[in-house]
Amino acid sequence: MATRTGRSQRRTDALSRERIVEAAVELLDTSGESGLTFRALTERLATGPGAIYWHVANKTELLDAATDAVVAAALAVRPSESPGSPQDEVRAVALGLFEATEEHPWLAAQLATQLSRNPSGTVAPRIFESLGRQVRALGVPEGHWFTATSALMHYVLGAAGQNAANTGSARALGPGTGRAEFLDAVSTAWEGLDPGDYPFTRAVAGQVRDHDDREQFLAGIDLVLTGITALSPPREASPAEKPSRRGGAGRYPPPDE
Amino acid sequence: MATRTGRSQRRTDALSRERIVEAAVELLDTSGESGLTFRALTERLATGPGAIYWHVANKTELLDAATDAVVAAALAVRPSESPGSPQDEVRAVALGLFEATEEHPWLAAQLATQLSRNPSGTVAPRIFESLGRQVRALGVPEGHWFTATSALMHYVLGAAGQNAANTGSARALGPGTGRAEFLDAVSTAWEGLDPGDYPFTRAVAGQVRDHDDREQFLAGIDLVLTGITALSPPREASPAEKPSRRGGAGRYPPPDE
DNA sequence: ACCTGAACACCGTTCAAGT
DNA sequence: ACCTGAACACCGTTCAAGT
Repeated sequence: MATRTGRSQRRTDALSRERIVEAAVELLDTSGESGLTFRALTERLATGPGAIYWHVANKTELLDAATDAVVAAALAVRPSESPGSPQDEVRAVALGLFEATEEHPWLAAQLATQLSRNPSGTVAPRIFESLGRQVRALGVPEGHWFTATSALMHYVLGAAGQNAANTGSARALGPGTGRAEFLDAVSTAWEGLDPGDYPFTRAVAGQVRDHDDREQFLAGIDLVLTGITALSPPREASPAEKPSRRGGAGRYPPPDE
Repeated sequence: MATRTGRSQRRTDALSRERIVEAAVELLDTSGESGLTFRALTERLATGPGAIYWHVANKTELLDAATDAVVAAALAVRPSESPGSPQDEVRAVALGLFEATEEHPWLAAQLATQLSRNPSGTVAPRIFESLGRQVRALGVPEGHWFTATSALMHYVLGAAGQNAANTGSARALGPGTGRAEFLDAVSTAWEGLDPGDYPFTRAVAGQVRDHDDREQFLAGIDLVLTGITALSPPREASPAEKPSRRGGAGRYPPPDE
């Protein structure tokens, strides 16, 4: 029972912060956040804890580095290939993050904790920049850049979090058991809610069962994009119909600083 | 040094799950997630760990209960007073959650983790139901209920998470130090980013400094609401301008199950 | 039924000592 | 400069024993 488990052979190449972060991501992917311990890490890297602490200050920094690495990889997929419309670019960036949370179910919760720990870190600007460039390209007036980009980022983070939740739970149901079974379970659970307290949720339970996560996510993106486009001055479209929305007077002030 | 610390006098009333959850929330509020330990809990409640385990299965369940209690309280603020428009109701619900994450900075990250652990739990349906009823009231066609409500919920969760991040960090800067100092720090940090890598973020750094979180949050809500309203069949508004968006053919399929 | 509190396994972190 | 590994403080959880 004391034989080598996993790949704990003998280490040939030297230790490095990079290799440690890489191993941390692998551990997180395979056994979740509780699976990332210094014991498991030392075993996998065939060292002692002191060696790891030489390259990394503590576990928090290690988690942050793992999160940052995964986010950076997700945003770097397309160097500068596709020329598509700004809308398509937004969808591509968003989908990249969405798929990253699918591959790494621990990512979403970790993003939330990391942002609350260190919001001036590198991961928030990374996402913000990728989305913001497209907002600018959409022709949104500068006074609304921050609002529009924030809204996009918030939607993406929220939706990615929810998706990670579903992916993780679907896996927890057992290997091989697919998303279909999981969605079926949620749908059934929602159908079983109290009719007095949850009429709407019950009414919608059926749509849960056979929706496609990705389609759903992109539909939400389009919804936000529609709202963002409405921030732009009307080009040649219908100038009417706008004042029907409630008191838009002081809500979106023009940039005047 | 062995004198009673805090309120560890003698317990008069009996222990209960409710009292334990309440104490847990207080500990989380005052000292963050790492402050919630069974030792601190037993001291505050003047018992032993075994007593707590009689009422609560484990720490995970305790965290879930604390999260659920706080979310339920946030959504229950207005029993049925305000008659306002659906839009105003959405803003009220969203603001309730937003303020809850301000009061309880641990909430957002905890929500993410809990949803990923147990998405068929009670907290997701609670939020979903509150928002969904207003979506229905907005006249959104039934086939889009799930998409629209999900988008709202994702935005709210993402934005609340970001806000909790900011609130928490602002507090960490020191008691008394306000949001202004914190925003100034973030703004300065963004202005110091690499001009080649982060042109957009740098350009927007100024808007970070003097934005109002709540205004920003509500502006995002309105943006999503605009997108949602566009899902409704045009009442008497301009029927043109819609086919300009890309392949909307199969994107929002009508309900046909 | 409800509570006590010692005990256990495990975890993050440190540090004197090695090369 | 980089690594080893024993040791420490702390944490979640258990459980025989009490009332």
